[in-house]
Amino acid sequence: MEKAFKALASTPRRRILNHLAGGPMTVGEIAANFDMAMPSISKHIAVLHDAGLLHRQKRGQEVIYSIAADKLANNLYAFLTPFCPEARALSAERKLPGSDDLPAQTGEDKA
Amino acid sequence: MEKAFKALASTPRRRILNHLAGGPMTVGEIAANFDMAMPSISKHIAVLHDAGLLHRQKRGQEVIYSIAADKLANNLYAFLTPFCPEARALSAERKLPGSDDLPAQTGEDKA
DNA sequence: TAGATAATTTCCTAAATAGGAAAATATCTA
DNA sequence: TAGATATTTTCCTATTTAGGAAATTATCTA
Repeated sequence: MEKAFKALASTPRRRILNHLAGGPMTVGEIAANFDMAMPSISKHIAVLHDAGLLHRQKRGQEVIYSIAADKLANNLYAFLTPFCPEARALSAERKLPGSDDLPAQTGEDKA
Repeated sequence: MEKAFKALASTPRRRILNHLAGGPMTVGEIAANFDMAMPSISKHIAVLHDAGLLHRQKRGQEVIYSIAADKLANNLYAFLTPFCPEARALSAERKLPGSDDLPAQTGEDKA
């Protein structure tokens, strides 16, 4: 949770997440949307991944990232629950986009 | 939104919000829950207030803060919407605790 | 009016963060 | 194997942030 909120406290990182809402992308594809050097983007991505907000999948020499929407939503809903109870219901069962765009998580995060 | 996420990226500040979930409190009451000097707490509160996440009401020499749950929830739901569509519905009409605990917002934030 | 109390502001230092350039790692392909 | 390409890591500097002590402001009360 601490890591997730720290990760979200950056405009470029939130923009990366927004780009990934369109589906999984390589680091290069993500970086193409920014006016920032690739190493900087790579480090932002690392922060998001370290917070558990991104899935990583390696294909050849490229690395494909996709959003861990469930983790993202669960963190925010859990945090919101004390302030607006209707968030609690959502913390439970949810159907999210992004999680299904990859070939059914078979441990890509370690590759 | 930028300010809100920056404000939330701090454990002491999220703890302050959690304390305020119990209802409006003075700075001193909030500070009593922390092992941190009052000026530091005061500054954290200022960050939250500047982000629009807290309402301020002055009564005598005390300053009473309460949570702006609608602003908090709206920010997070708006951010979440691209990733989990069900958040969109919540961005609209909502009944939140905290907003009603004060004598019906008559401009206390400027006082 | 002279303290006492509540909160904020100012000033300072230590630590964290962002970003780039250059180097390092992997992997692909001729 | 020798490049070429994709990504990450290392190293550096500039900026931001956190927190405390002391000073300041505002308000209460004897």
